[in-house]
Amino acid sequence: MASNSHSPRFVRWSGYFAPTLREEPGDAEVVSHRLMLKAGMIRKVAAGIYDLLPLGLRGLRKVEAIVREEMDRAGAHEVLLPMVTPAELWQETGRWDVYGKELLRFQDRHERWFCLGPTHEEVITDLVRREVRSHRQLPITLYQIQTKFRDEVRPRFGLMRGREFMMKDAYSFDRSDPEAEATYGRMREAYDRVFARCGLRFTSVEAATGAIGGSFSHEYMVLAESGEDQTVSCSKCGFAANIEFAATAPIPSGSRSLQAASDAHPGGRTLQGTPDALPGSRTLQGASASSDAGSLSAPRRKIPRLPGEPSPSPIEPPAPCPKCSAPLSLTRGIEVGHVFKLGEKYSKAMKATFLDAEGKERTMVMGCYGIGIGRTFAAAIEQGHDENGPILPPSIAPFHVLLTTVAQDPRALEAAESLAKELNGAGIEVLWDDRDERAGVKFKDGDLTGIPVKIVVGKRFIEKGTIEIKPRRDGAACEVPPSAALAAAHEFLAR
RNA sequence: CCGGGAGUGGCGCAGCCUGGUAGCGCACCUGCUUUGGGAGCAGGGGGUCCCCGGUUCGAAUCCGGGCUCCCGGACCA
Repeated sequence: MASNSHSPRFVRWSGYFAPTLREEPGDAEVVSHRLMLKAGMIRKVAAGIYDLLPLGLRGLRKVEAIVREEMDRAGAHEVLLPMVTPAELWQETGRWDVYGKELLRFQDRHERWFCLGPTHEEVITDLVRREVRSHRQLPITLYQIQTKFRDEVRPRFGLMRGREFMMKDAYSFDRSDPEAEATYGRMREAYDRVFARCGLRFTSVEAATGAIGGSFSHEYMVLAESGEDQTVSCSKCGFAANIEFAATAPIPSGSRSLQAASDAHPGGRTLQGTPDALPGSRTLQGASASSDAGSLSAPRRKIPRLPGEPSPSPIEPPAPCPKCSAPLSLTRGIEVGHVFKLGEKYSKAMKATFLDAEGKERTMVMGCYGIGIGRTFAAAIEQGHDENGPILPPSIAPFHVLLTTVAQDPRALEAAESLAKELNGAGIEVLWDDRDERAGVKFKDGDLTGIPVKIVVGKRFIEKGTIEIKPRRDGAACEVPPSAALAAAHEFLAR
């Protein structure tokens, strides 16, 4: 499990800042939004703009840490680019005029135009073109984890679709097309690892790229009923695609186009095709579809049909899989990640070139790769919750163990504290609810944290010297002496 | 941006139609009782009723304009 060395690993609830709500928040429909408000993880500041409170921030930091580790493992290097970016860079690629109102623009005191960065192709390309001259400095992949701003017409669903949001965006620069595709493949493997480590059931699907010709992309979807996107998937061969893409993909000739579309993209192999390297017991369903890091907070893309093509009808399960003819199933998903092969779109416009071994000037081949950090955390709640609150995977829960003392008896408190310290020494992060509250209040609040393992020190400890330990997910408690708690906690966390 | 809904103590809401002392639950403070799934009783504090203007003896309530927020949709290279 990933943990941040800079966040406290043992926190007492008394004195902590986790203002839970007793009543249902009035203006939240979606589960993750409602529960995050109720748990005191977030508070709204304006439409699509939120405060992240300690519990919520810890969750996001966990996701962030996993993303960072996997990016580093894939050979990418972390940078931090400015959030405020000058108009000139955007004018170079024409996006200053094209982007529209989503790009929040403003002037500084000298009346120079700037915007809040919604994505950073221009900024990163500017950096790289100035510093990279030789083929010997390539390939290189840079990434950052940063707050982005997109002035969405209608933000909604809390962290799932905000205007300000935390995003990891990576950009690769390669010397050739094949090299760029290899990088793309490595990024896809990193993405598979990230979402698997986050404990999510997900799928990746192919997408057509619309206006950006010659390129391709994949989007990563967390499977959840509340998802805005629909995908079709085949449980037999692992094929998967965004339903809109599946229904509208161009048909080269006879065969219904899914297969052709899928095969046409080198990055499009399914996870079953890359059985290596993925830890954990995730349920993956395949590979599928969409656009650059820029579209992360903008799911649902309509892919234009070719002229003269018959009007497509959506693929309704149980349609046969275009690859293996097994029945397709329909799932809903939340787009949490996007990888996109950009080609030369930005490098050409901004003259990001290098000299190859023959001394010839060539244009860099780019890719970009986004992950919505907050959205991933919210998606985990969409996927894991019950009527009492979130049920989070250990890897991204704000703490690993919630220790609740129900009796304010000095012996119980003492036992709890030494237990907390023992767990802590073993690398387990503990939130100890030491508040002088009624048991009911503590249990209700405790469930709202989403922490996967619960330990109760109370009446039975006073009577029999035992404590209760149980997983948040299914309430089956076991009663053990405190000396057995560490082993039990490890066991539950490993499930 | 189109359509629908809503702004009233910190939170959730009623009151508005039919103008006349601003209410309820939760939270908060005090006391007593209680103590394993959001306790009970008693007492208490807390309000520019979103804003501006109009009608009226009198506006939370009626009228006009504006702002903000939520939901559905469109949009989201």
